[in-house]
Amino acid sequence: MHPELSASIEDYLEAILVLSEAHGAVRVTDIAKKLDVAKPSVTAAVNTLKEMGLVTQERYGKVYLTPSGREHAVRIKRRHNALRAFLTEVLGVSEDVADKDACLMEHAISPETMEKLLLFLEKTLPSNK
Amino acid sequence: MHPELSASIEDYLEAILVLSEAHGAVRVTDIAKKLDVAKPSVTAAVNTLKEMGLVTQERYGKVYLTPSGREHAVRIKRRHNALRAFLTEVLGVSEDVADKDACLMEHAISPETMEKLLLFLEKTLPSNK
DNA sequence: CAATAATGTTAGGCTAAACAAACTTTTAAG
DNA sequence: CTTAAAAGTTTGTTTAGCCTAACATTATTG
Repeated sequence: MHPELSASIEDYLEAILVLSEAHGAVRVTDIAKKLDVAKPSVTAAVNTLKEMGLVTQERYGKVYLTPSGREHAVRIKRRHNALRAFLTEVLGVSEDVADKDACLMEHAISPETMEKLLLFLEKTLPSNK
Repeated sequence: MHPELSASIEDYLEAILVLSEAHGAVRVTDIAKKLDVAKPSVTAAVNTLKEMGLVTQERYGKVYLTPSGREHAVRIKRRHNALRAFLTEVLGVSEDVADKDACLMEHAISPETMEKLLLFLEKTLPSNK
């Protein structure tokens, strides 16, 4: 049923969410810049996301998350944030390295591990609501 | 100089180390079983590892780590073990999920994060020397 | 020691993901 | 409005990693 999102596709989806929070509509060029890939790579990824029903796009136009796409993206971003928080606030890893590592690790983490990590963070850093 | 090992190649290298500890010599078939891939995939990976000077192999024969290959493999396995220990002993993730997650995350972790994780584990679990 | 089983390799093909170059469409300026 | 720049797409390659089927080599065993 759910073809499982690849790490690459998850990165695109997350980038689209972040950019949409900053700018509203999301342009192919901005996604390319954010992920440091060429525009045709974005076009290809967006087409895949369209087929999966996770984004919509008018021809030659802006990209928008569908409700389902937003749900997925939010889940991915939560993983990213939890990992980054753990790396910076618990381990004391520097911001930029933490963000890079989180971005790579976020695709690997299972639901069980995610759940346990959130519990751990709540317990350890009650400051974060 | 160092072409950077891909996640896939790191998995092969680690598997070869683990199998060599258990059986001495390492057979293509055993690598295939361990990683759940077809034998030709192993042949291809082993060829890549040979080109990189990380393993040796006699035609149609066993695979051996070179000193450099062993070094790399040990470093990879250390990452894996540290991650698994963190997942099981700190977060309380179940053994098999922890192992699977560790196997995927181990390729993403930077030297800085690795170092900080080891410090954290020492502090938290002094039992493990 | 021959025949068969197990092991390893080659050949050929597929998919995902990236790129550059060239093209189309939209936007913005004059 | 027309044209130049910017944005987006198409086309055609490339690379890594995997697969199956067929073939070659080595090991086993009757």
